Amino acid sequence: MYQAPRGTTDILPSEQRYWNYIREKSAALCHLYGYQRIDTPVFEDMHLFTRTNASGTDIVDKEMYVFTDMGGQQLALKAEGTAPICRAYLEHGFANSPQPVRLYYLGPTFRYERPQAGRSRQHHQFGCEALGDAAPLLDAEIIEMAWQFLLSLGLSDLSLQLNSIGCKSCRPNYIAALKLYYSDHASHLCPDCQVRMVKNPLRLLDCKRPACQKIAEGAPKSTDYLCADCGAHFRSVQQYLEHLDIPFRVNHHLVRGLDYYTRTVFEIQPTEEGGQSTIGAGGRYDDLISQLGGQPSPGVGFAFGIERIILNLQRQGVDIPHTPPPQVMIAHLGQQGKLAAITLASRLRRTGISVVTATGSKSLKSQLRHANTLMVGLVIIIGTQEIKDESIILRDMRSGEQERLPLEGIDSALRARLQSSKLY
RNA sequence: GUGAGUGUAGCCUAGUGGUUUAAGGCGUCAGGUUGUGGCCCUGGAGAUCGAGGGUUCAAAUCCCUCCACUCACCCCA
Repeated sequence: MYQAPRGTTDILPSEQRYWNYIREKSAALCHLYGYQRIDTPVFEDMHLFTRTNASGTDIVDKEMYVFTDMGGQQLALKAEGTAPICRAYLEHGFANSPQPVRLYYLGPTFRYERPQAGRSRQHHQFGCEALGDAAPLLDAEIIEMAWQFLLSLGLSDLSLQLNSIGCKSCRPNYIAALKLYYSDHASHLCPDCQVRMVKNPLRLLDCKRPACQKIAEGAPKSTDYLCADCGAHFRSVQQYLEHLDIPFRVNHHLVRGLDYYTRTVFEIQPTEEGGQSTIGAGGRYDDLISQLGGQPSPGVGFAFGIERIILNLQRQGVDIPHTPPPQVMIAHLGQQGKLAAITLASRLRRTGISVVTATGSKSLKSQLRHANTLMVGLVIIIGTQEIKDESIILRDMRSGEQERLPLEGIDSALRARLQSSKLY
């Protein structure tokens, strides 16, 4: 037997309501904020990812799905959403549109990782990006959007953490200070942190081990090393968020995994701690587009993991609308009845009523049983008697009442009934 | 990539070497008189006991390998 490849999963009909819910809420949110949808390919030139994330990030070093196509091109499945958006921004000359360009996306992302709850090899991200404008107002807008998105989904008990990691002119000073500090503590660091010292010093700050955390507590803070511009930017972002009543906490240990971030970084997670707890995160990336060979253009954005959102919706018991069943089922008896049923079904569908028909030559009993399990509200019954006098029987499955109605004009009768009883 | 746990029909579970030709519940399908659902009753279908190999007279049950899932680390959304 075949099974879905490791770390991938089928999204079954019974789970689709979560996905519809999130798609609808995200589209509504983006409409409110004036963000337009963009879809980029599931695979890209491999170098799009390797050039924009210096080595040191696992996503590029060991988690990418890389393959060579039959023309010899080195391609990679989309490992991350922002770089492709920036590529599209350059490729389609978005720099010539009014800035900022506000875009959003929702689609699959691929990383070769060891699967566990909230982490799979194919997962889905919803993200927003505001490109071409460095105003701190946009940082605040993006963060507000991220926050409002989760509220609109009905999630609660969330914490928003904020930090600034400076820009290419001030960050080197900070990293030097960090390295200096850590060099005094090197012997007390865990093996992972020993590696981080050389490869990715910022990550020293968010090591989970208690011993390392203790050391991190005394570490220099990035916000103390910001240049004048970065400092002013960070203060503005915080002021805007305060004005907007977005509850945030500055976390000096917050750094992001992707190397292209500058200045603002943020993360949202449930206050209830769990394994893979971060459900959304983002930040500013003012150097990314120039790294791709374009005119320097700033950007800021966020991404949410849809599977992680669903996990939290389920944990918090948020009420998600069920996908509605068909409005009407047509049960039929006899060969003539079957013909009449598919004819009527087709006619009703053309008027916008959703209809399923029974198949085969089943007993009326089993057809009604089926209607019951499908939770269909109305059943039309067509038998030999009904064909004879050109009528149908309409049964309301909630009340159990039924009546004989003329076949003529049945669609308007149905529509009236569907409206009055609010049956799906 | 590292460490630990789990794997019996679509789902949940019983069975931990010998009346097991693997049991029960949910679900599914069909019946309970002639054309009527939800409750109840009866019955049917559905499992090479995750896969492969080994030990044994005998394996779902013990051993090995692989696969998958779960948890933690790592990493990240």
